[in-house]
Amino acid sequence: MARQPNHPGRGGRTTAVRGSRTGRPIMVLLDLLGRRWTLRIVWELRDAALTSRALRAACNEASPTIMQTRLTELRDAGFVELTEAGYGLTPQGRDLMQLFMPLHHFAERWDRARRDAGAPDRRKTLA
Amino acid sequence: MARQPNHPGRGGRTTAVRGSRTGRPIMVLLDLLGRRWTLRIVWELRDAALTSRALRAACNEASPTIMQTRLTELRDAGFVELTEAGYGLTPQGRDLMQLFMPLHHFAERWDRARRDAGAPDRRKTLA
DNA sequence: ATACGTCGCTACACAAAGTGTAGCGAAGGG
DNA sequence: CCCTTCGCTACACTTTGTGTAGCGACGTAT
Repeated sequence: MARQPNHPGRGGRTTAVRGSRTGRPIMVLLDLLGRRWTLRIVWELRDAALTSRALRAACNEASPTIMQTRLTELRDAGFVELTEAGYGLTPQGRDLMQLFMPLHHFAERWDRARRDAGAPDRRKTLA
Repeated sequence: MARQPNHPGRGGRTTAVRGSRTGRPIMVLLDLLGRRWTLRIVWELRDAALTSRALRAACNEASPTIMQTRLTELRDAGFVELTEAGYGLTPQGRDLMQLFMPLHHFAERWDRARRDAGAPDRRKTLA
């Protein structure tokens, strides 16, 4: 692991905010986390560092292009770092992950509710 | 409020999973929440129902096309409903929101850390 | 009743984001 | 030296999101 990367020098702040242009931290965060694969990546790193390729495999073989983009964003955000062991969560990344842990149980409950509610026909009738 | 919608009958399950094809609830959820504007919409509805137009305004005037798409997905998922008062969170949506509340404080802390770390030059040197 | 204003929602041409395949240079191991 | 794996990039293609306009269905007031 830990080969030197070959991109010589960029380090430019690329992570503008896109969706929410207010700059309020919560909006920036919601925007960052609301990009494709971001939540998933953090999730997959929850209890071990992974090599870029292993991570990609864990994420249904998502495009290396987008994986790399997301990883760069997450690194810039300070949630992920590249170490000898591969990509892993920073302490701050682990803090974030803590917040998302309950989501697992929630997802199970949600799925059950969803299943026996069975396509509740969302169309508004209201009458 | 509460005009009858004009789409006569669809109600088809549109919300396939896209990113993660495993079908595991957590993956489905992460995928759903990882679509553009989804987290933001839930966030903006956190303490009051909003009309579609007000919600759109709250979300930086995002495209009505995508707002409608996301709202349909969120309705199908059982997190959002359309009531007399406009779009609001369902009980299940509020449950989800509960999990995201700490994110607010986290975002503030994160922003501070981020600010005085100041673009830590993510490029791997490791040596 | 007819002219507003707003509701939820749709159409459509354009731009941006993500996909998939191939492959790079750099390191390690035989 | 060859072979493998690493992190990462190029590029043509598809999908997703944007921006503007506008629909029909109400309410409300003129």
